[in-house]
Amino acid sequence: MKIAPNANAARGPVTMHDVAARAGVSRATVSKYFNDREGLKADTLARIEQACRELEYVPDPHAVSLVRGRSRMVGVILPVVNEPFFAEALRAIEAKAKSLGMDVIIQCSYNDPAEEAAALMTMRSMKVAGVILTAVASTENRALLLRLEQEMRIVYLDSYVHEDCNYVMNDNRQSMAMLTRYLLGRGHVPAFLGAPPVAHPSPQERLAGYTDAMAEAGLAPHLVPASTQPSWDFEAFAFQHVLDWLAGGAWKRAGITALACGTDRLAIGAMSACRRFGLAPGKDLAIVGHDDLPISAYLYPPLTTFRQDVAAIGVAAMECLQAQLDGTDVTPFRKRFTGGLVPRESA
Amino acid sequence: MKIAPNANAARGPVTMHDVAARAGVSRATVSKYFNDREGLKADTLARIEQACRELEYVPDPHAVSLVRGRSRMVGVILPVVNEPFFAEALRAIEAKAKSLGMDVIIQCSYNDPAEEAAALMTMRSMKVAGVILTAVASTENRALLLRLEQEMRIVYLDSYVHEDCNYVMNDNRQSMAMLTRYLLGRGHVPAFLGAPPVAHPSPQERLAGYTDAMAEAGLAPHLVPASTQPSWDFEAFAFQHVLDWLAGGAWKRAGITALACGTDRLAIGAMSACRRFGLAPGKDLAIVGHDDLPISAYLYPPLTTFRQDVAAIGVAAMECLQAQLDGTDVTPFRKRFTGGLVPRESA
DNA sequence: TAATTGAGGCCCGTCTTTAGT
DNA sequence: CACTAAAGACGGGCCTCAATT
Repeated sequence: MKIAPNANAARGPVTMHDVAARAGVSRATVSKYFNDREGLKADTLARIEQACRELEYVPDPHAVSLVRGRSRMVGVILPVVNEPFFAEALRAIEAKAKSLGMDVIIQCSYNDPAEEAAALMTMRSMKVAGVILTAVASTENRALLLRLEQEMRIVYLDSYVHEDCNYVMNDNRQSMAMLTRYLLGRGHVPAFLGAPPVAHPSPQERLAGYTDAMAEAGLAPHLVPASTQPSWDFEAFAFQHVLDWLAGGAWKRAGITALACGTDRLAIGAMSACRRFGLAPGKDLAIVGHDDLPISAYLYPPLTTFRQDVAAIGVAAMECLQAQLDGTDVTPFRKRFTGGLVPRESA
Repeated sequence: MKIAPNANAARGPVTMHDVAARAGVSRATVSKYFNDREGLKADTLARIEQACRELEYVPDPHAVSLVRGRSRMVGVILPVVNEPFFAEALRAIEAKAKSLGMDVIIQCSYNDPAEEAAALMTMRSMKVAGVILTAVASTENRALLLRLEQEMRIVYLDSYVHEDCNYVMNDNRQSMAMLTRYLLGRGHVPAFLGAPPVAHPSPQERLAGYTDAMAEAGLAPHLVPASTQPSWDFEAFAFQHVLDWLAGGAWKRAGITALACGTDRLAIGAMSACRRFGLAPGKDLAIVGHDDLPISAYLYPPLTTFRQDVAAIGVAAMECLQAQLDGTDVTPFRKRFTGGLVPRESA
């Protein structure tokens, strides 16, 4: 066997060629070492292993992806990444991906269909092992998504586009109903403030949960009027609308004594608006949030909220991807998570 | 010119071969189209462009990376991603990368040298265009980093490992001194609570800034005693230590009337501890934070803090990478950013 | 001769087929 | 005829160099 010295040896990275030469075997054998070790003599195995260690050899992922037509990367497309929910989901996804030997490539859509489409096409060209996607609220990419689902695995996180897709999310209807019932049970008459339309369908589901619980109690829902302008500045959004709402006075006539907010960030803005209006949040007006941010327990007053298991949701998304990587398991993977109510002083 | 139909045409992705066939040119010409268009007839150009559009062709990034020995990916290694500062930095990096046609691959080190080393080796094998790294506090990987800096571009974000490396960060010493002087100027005698040792050197710099300002005023620094256990639960960390500190009483004897916290999250925990102890934060004890989180303006009391320009820091990191991608510009890129004090009611 | 385009090797692995023992 | 290992054809581009007009 004649293995010419690799021209790159001096300058470039170590290649399989180098390892083969050092171990005194062919590239094919080294390749076997990294894939199916069965049928390799212990002696050969050991020599290759040593050569790899000595040369600090790592297979070139691009070459592997090229020949395999699939990479070990997972594409994650989120509306934003600097939002507590998505940041935590990403953390969980990254951790799980690492444990599966996969790498995460992240893109933000900013809730823009065009950005989402571009990100999806990038992921496709990258031949990712799968995509974890929080779909934008618009239905503009529906057709594209249906097409892409044919050729690559897509898991929807905190969103979905049709009944048969894979999705992983909190049971928002149930959780918001639970919060609302909690308020009702304590003798309150709660109003509801939903998030700006930068997501789908979570906000709608939470609204439905609130409405459900109100209906159970024989009460008509009372919604804080709010703009439909997309915005990620939840605190400002809540502050402004709650202040206007309080000033309007309709809440008083309706006998409202509590405010259920679609997220903790909204609740924080709402509490601030209360104080500005001269009311003591948690006392003059009970307030609950949803999500249980790390800071929520330290607010004044500490925020009653619902803790959704974001990490579990992220991990499940990765597991869904993995489940259908090797095998041809195409069973739709749909998972609803639940969390728990965290009673604190704000309600 | 004879171009056989691509066997993959039916099943696999569209390749350059397909485009060439459709446009009636050779692969080489299509390749030129994507790289150096100079020297291509307008006619040829148009035919290729049309073929690309019709076939929805996108060059396979893995094939390109393989032959070029460099990918268009940027590796980002952060301690965590679900922390406001890093989440926002990542957002800015991702946005800037997108505008440069690059993709972001993210890894978390959890402040663990081993994880950091593994992430770096992954980035190296991926032949990333560059790495944006928030180095762990430990110096364990110093040698590895020095070695890797030889073969790939590394920009340190909110950290650095030696004087000659590229780094981008807030001028923490200056900003914390500014906050401290602000308190002093209002007649306060401030103590200081630093973050747990999960970063370097920001917390140390902030402490130094505090000490500087105190020295200017002829005062001895007064530090809230705190554990050196690494932790990302800043609120709990602050709550516990501030409560103990208040209970200890030394602060009273020292005439302390204010508390400067290394981050807003610490300030939130500190305010909570104050209330638990029976003091009104912002009234009985002035409190300032650092970072200006989106929620900080809506807290009670609204938090006086320092707004660091995280987005600018992230963008600068990407620009540093880009600056030395094509050219062989190896001028060290060191940038200190500054922000502004945001006075609110907590102090 | 200058301006364009084509041919074919190569990057670094994988995988099927063929050759040794 | 078992086992192992080597040979060599790809995969999808880029790039140098030669060919064509």
